[in-house]
Amino acid sequence: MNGPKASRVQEDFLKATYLLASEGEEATNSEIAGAMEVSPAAASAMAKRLGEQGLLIYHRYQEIELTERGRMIALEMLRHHRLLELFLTESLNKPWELVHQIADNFEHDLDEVLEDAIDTYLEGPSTDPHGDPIPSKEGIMLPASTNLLVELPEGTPRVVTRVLTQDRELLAYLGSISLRPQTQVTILERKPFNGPLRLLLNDSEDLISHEVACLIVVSEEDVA
Amino acid sequence: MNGPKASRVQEDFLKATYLLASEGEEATNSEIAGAMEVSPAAASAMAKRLGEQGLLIYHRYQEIELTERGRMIALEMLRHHRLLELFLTESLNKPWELVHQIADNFEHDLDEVLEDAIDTYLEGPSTDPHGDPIPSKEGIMLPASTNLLVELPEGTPRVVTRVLTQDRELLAYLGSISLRPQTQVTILERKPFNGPLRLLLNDSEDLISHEVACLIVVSEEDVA
DNA sequence: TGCGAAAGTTAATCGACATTAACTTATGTT
DNA sequence: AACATAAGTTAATGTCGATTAACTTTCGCA
Repeated sequence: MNGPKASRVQEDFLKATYLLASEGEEATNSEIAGAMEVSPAAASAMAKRLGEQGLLIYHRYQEIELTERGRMIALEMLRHHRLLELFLTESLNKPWELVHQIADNFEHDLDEVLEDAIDTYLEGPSTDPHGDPIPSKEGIMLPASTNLLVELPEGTPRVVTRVLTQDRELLAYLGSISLRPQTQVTILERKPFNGPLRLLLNDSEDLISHEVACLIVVSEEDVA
Repeated sequence: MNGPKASRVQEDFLKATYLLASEGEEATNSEIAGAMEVSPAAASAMAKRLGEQGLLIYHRYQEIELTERGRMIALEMLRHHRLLELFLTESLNKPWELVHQIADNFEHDLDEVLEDAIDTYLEGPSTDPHGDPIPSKEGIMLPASTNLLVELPEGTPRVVTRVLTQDRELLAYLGSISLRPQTQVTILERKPFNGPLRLLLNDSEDLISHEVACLIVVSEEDVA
């Protein structure tokens, strides 16, 4: 029943497909090819192969959907990835803008014993450094809030819970102004026409663009 | 000058070649093929390619010798490997018989920033959990002693410095009787005809075979 | 010194993953 | 409803790393 074992590239494909679907995007061929930085032709070929292995449902010209088995592999990679990210920031003090790339390299080779050891070391964490939820070993991922900072009324204190980017430069900057999970945030002032926002971050003030505010998820209540 | 960047398989080949040479074995085609668990034909082909890339000196039917560049890559892999092994035992309490395999997977992807972070975390270690020396970043590896336990006279207290095997079962057993680096050892009695040895290990007694005693390196002096 | 076994190489082939180029299907106007 | 364009697929091809089978070289030894 279970094929041999997915290759790295296959695991990447399944993960990319899962992420696109879970972000509300359509898991189309070109989206997946874009996410994997390969040609559409390569993605087509891979979809065909994975379809034959029963890891996804593939009909020419149609959207791709993961099977149960395919989704479990995707979630396992995501779990590895996010556990590694957190381990790297927590245990080795790596800045959060670097851990994504590193975790991408290691996620495929993380055997179960080491995975468990890291999980234990981190005391069964539920989110990674960016606030993204870590799937359980059973493949259950808690739904993440989508309460965006950009929609928060002025003067309402909240806590940052998630940052929706993996852009290195941007993450480095956001880290430098403490715009990251756990930080308390209040909008002091919002300029019109999608103008910048003046924020209170813990105890210091800063300005961010509307665009950046669209990437920040905050808690529903005052305290997370 | 420096080619693109060696692939995993190429890095493995260079590492295997280096290790064979440093163990006094000849770095012949079949030895390398054996170490990499591929056919001799595959090793031949790889030797040819690596020769063209200037990573080793290759003449048909002759022993293989690494160039400066090839040796640096091998040493980098070895450094990665041993740092990872130590990190896994020290930071994540993984038993020493498991870390070799895990490190083999990760050594190729360990980027320099993470390598440095681990090195710093471990305070610039000089040996891995098996007592094997860790090459410096500059590619310098201290020569390891070859003072075998099997040749130690009775009643002479020494310290275990190195264990020359990567066999999982054996390492697990040796660990269980504390026959590992740092442990104090004295031969209480040696049976003739390559018979077993009765040992004092720290404060407990145990018996080991002649064969096993050939794998244990001890310090030159009483205290390491 | 010459022969047979061991070691090494070459050739043919395969599978996985990538590419570009050319073709096909789907889609959204008007 | 027709057609231009976007999206997707197929075909031809290349590279890397592996295999088996057949051939060649080396080397130990009688």
